[in-house]
Amino acid sequence: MSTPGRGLHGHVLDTLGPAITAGEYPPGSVLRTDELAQHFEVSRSVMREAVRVLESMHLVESRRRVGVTVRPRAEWNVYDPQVIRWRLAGADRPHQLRSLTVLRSAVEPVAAGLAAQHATAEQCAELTECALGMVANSRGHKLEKYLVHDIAFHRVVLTASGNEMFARLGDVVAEVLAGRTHHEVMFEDPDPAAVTLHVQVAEAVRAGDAPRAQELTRQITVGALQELDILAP
Amino acid sequence: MSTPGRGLHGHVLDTLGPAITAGEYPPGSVLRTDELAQHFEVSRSVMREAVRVLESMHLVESRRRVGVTVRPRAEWNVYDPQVIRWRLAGADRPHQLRSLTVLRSAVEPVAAGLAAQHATAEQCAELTECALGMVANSRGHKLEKYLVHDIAFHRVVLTASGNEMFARLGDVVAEVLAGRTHHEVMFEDPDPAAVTLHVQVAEAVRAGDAPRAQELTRQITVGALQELDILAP
DNA sequence: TGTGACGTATAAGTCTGACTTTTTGTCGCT
DNA sequence: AGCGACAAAAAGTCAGACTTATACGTCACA
Repeated sequence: MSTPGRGLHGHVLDTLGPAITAGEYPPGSVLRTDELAQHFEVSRSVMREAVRVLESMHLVESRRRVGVTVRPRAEWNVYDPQVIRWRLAGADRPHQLRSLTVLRSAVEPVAAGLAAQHATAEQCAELTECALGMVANSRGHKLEKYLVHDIAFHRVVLTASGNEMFARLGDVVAEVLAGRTHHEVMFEDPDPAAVTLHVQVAEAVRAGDAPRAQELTRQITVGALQELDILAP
Repeated sequence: MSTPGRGLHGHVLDTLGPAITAGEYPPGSVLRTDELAQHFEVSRSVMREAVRVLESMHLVESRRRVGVTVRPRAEWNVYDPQVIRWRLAGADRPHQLRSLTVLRSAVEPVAAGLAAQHATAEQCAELTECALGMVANSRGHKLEKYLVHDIAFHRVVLTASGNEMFARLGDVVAEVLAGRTHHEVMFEDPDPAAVTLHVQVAEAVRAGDAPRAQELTRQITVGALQELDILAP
């Protein structure tokens, strides 16, 4: 995904990042640059660059005479796409998936409402195209093709909202949707009601009906929450 | 704020980061590590570490034989607290403030609803304490003291939601509230209606009334949107 | 026994210079 | 015009020496 292992320090990060986010080194653990450099068989300069990156993600803190200490989870930059990927690939994947789905339930309805106000004609066309693609692949175990259109749909909505903060959540939503299809219970064809909702959202956005787009999207996210048993009924 | 200039590479970032996020180097601009190192009067190793950090924020991309190129805004990690601070300190502060306020309007109501379900007794107490502090400083141009309690209030709500993604937005909200008080139109005492809403939110959370907490918080964020003339009435 | 000043060991931080690798642009040949 | 080889440019990597901050232990003194 994205840009894996571009350079030695990238390879180090691909190993150290997942290890830290997986809790392999508990908070407060102390690492030493020199030892890490030896362990990964890279020079200290490369190791230092890797540590700097981890530091910018607030995963670790580097202090003189002490070493590189792992910070508590509460301080991590959990919105960093890299951190999200590492965590989704690790042990607390379920927990991370829940957190992100709740975030979706907050953001996507509002984004859809804004999209109804700001979407360009091109974006509206793209949206209906995605919705049609979902319908076309909603039966007959064509989950992979369905997923592609589902991801594209939500990405367009978030982008069309015109808010850059929302737009940047496109990748996150993509990860969540992909995770749901690939690792969670998703053997059967998708819920027909959900498919219909997506079509209706596309319609509402095209019609410029913000409240309706918001409410319909809210129902979609409620479905996502229920799938993970998050919603207290 | 937070950890300024810890080390030489930190000082470089404090200058380069704001410059890039301010659009001083337009997307596609090419920088060269050696030149930058000379310009900042640091060694190449230090400069390289700084570039690595900028790269992890997706502000720049480093490629062999070409140099360090500035990426388009759409690819920046806009949720990185450091990036947010840089942008808030720079030219597109108003734009950033709007984006973040819209994000708040999506997240905070949902967070308040969850807080009503999950807040501990201690958090409820803290919340009412903050609300009382806001009331106590709502008249007589005690804006600074009011701000402190306002920030604390929203931080507690986000934390009490039990969702780590929401919790990590505490700093962002703090920046937005501080920015509103310090740089925007906020000469007079705060809107009494807003103060009342905060008190009522504290009550609703304590009572475990999620829908009410959510609706009241929605009204607070609507007020914030109106202050920035975002809401189309 | 407690407390403060002092010294020392430690690990990060910094700098320098040489070397390697990848990529791009160009030049010349067909 | 197209293609391949060559050369230059910039990042990437490494090794070693030196600097600096600071946690911790020690020792003297109260």
